[in-house]
Amino acid sequence: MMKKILIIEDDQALCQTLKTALEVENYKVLSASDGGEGYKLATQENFDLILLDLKLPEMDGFEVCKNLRLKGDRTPIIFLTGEKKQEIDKVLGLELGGDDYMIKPFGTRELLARIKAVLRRTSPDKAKLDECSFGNVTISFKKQVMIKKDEELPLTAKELGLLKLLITHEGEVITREVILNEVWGYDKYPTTRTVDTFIHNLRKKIEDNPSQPVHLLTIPWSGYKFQK
Amino acid sequence: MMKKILIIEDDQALCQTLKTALEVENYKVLSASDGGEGYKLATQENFDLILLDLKLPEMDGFEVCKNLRLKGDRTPIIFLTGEKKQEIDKVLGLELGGDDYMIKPFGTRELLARIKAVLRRTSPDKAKLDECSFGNVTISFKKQVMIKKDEELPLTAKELGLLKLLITHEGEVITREVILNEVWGYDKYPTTRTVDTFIHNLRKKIEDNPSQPVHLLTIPWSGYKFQK
DNA sequence: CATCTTTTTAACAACTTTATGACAACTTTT
DNA sequence: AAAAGTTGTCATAAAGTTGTTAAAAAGATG
Repeated sequence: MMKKILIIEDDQALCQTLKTALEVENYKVLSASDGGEGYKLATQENFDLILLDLKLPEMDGFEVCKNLRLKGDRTPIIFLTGEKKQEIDKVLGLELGGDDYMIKPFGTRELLARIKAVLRRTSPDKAKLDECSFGNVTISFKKQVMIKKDEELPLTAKELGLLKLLITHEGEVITREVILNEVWGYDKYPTTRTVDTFIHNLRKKIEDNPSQPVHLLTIPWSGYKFQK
Repeated sequence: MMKKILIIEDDQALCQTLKTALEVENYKVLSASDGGEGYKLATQENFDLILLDLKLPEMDGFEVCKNLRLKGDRTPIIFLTGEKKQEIDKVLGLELGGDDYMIKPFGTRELLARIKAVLRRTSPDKAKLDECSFGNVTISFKKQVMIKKDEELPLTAKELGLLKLLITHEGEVITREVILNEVWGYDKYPTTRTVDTFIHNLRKKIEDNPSQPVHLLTIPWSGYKFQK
């Protein structure tokens, strides 16, 4: 499901740049240019994340965050700040409940990575997938094992990550490049063949007949796809 | 579709290395060894990405980027720099509109991965067409299958590409040359007859009566056209 | 620091898709 | 209606990708 992000930032140029970058990444983005307006929007709609500038007209970032938390709103917040340590110490020290912060100027890539990281650890929808059964196996993501004939067999972290990605996109073809980006991360660069090896190992574990897979399917020239 | 990359880099050895590495990966590469020449090229042709060195004769990387952005050019840029944080912070000022950066010396594989990441999030060919129905079939591009009588039948990558091209230009005649360029890429040179074979195979799959096609029509001496 | 596990790479076999060629059927032009 | 060129059809060849295995590299564990 598409994630909703609220940007509260008075620098119009920066705000627009961020908005565009995020929309390209398939987030739904709303924005506000002062604290009051931002606070109002934040209380009206449910966002998955708020990007919050510290220096704002009307109501500054601290205030906005504090007020939201007082209302019991636990939406994750990434603070944007132009200043150095002083301000950051406040963010962290005052226990404002921010989830991360970025010091201006910052790179799009880094911001996107942090957003992804924050969403990953706060977003409910992927956390929901604790278990999944198909064929004669059950994968327990929480326990990091697969269960076959009442026996628990371990799966490695990467195997689990790959499986989770494919399972959460059941029926869809996922390219090796997307797999590398999502499972290995934006800053790791193994070969696409590494993915093949993992698929092979997973098949040995979860398929009844690994050489004629039923669940982990190859789509030649494209990628892989999971089918229950 | 083959992506075009412009390298603006005065170190001839590095430039050549990059060019070779990128060409191996099937990018079309042009290069310039000073800022002025690079800027000129960037404005003359449409690139999918620019690799831009910061230190350049004639016009430095900042200038090139700034001038392009002032002209409204939003081509993604990855900066190449030998300098440290200070410089990078400047580069990454979002106002400057750089999409990423690499600190020299860097690994080819890492650069390739970042290039792919940038292209993936900026490339417009993310055509939104996920599904399409006509006659008694449904094509799912996401799943790479066609659905006929509730059965999923696989389509190959090229078949899907060809179908997508024709479907997105519904009712228009597309020549074999255009098809080859769009689906195969302008560095591949199969015969135009290859296209005919693909049409033939597609007809067998999607037409009720393949020898009297209703959707994939031949326009003699011109090309093919899709009709719902 | 040595050992064990996981991850990554490399090499070659097996496989699927893609490309080509030959001939028949068809369209348009003369 | 015949000629010239185009397209349909099918079998086969070529190209490129993926499966599989084993060993090397990297990372964790004690």
